[in-house]
Amino acid sequence: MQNKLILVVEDEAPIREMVRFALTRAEFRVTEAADAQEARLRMADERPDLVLMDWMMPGISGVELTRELKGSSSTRDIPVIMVTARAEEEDKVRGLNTGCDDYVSKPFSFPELIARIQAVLRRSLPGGEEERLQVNGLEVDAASQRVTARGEPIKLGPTEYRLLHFFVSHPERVYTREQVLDRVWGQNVYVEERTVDVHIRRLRKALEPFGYADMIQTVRGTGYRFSEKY
Amino acid sequence: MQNKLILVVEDEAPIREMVRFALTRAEFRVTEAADAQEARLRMADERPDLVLMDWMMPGISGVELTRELKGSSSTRDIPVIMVTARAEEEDKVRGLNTGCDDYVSKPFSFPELIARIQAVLRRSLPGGEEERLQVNGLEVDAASQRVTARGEPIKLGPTEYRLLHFFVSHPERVYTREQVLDRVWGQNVYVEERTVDVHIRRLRKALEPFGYADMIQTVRGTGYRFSEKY
DNA sequence: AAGCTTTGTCACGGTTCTGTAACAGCTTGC
DNA sequence: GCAAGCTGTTACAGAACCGTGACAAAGCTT
Repeated sequence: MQNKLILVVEDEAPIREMVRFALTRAEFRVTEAADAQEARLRMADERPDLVLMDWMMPGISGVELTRELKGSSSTRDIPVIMVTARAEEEDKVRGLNTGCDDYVSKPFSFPELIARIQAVLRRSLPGGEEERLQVNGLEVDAASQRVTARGEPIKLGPTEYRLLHFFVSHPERVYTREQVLDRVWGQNVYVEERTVDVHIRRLRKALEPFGYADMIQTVRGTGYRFSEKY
Repeated sequence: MQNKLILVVEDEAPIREMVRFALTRAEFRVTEAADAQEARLRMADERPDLVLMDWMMPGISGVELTRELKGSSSTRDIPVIMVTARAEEEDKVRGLNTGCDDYVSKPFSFPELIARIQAVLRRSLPGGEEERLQVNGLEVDAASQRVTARGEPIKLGPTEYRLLHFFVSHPERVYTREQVLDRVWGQNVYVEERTVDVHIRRLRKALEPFGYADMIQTVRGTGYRFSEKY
């Protein structure tokens, strides 16, 4: 396998240099961006496997840029590690609803940085390949992000699509609202648990005309389950 | 849901104490091991939900032990967080292939430790042990939280489900009402002992149409027992 | 800029669940 | 056979839980 490409978003050149040096020595390929604008270009152009994002940047901050990346379906799956100024600030940043995958506090040691990158890459590996899931005539095509019922297209909002995609790929298993939020909304996103209910409702409503609403089952006291046996 | 059990593997007693204190205050249950040998015992005996592993230990190191745990199918799914000291960080990189799920560097802040533990627990839950108990055609599937009798689904309330799950996983043994309350309701819950009777009744009623009611047996003067021989 | 879509939150109401009390029925020991 | 002690069973009120519609803010399209 080819070595992973890491995009380093950091406004201070000396730090970029050091990070590049450390990452290169750990056998990563590195690309750099000094601001949000350049970062967007590199994202679209080179599609890195991971983004190392400094959260303190002039102009658009790393927090905002991360939220932007996690909001776009084309870049949502690329993991982001946020680099924060101090350990104490980490808690603050955590509350900012970025959807980033991990944090590293400055000053960090390079071994720790490398270790975290490896860990994040390892757990985000399984996803990524385009797939085509089909259950009982209900088809979810990841490539085109489309859902069809026996050929007929079903119109879904982005969140409902991801929710359905998650459920279809994890059938016959109960998930709590918290777990659903983690897997569908992202790991560091904080929304009310009951929001899941509302999106479940919207998804059911969209599936209902085709008779698939019952596949999303409520497990009272726990959460929800997707089942093909209905 | 019952509080998570965390195994702290650490050879220095004072540090163990501090960590225990912090974890307990964060409402985790804690068990400890001073070396690899003891850790193996605790793993087998108590099946913790997460292991906090010190990297520097006399004898078998944390890295080796982690590799051992991740190599065994019975313990593979239990997440491991590695604790390293600053001075040892060079070695951290080499420890990457152990497969541990996250890292924390000493000296660490307790809020950070707690945050990382919670993050790891959250994302490792869905892949937890998938349990499928089966007795005489009565099947209890923990993953989907479903009970079936020779394929036919049985509708149970949350408490009845937990009660049945408990009994099915501990057959041929009498439990007093107090013990049942402890294991099924939780340790710090006070309800009348007779409440158990009522739920036993409800469970029996739900199982009765399928002929499984008699598996839950009354042991007069003591409590109840689940038996497959009926 | 207006209009439509999406999203998160809230509040209300209906349904299900739960613990307790009360009474009936059964067992046991005398 | 009888009383005392246990357990089965039912009813019920309060609590917990979930579905649902409405709404405002934000985003996107035209």
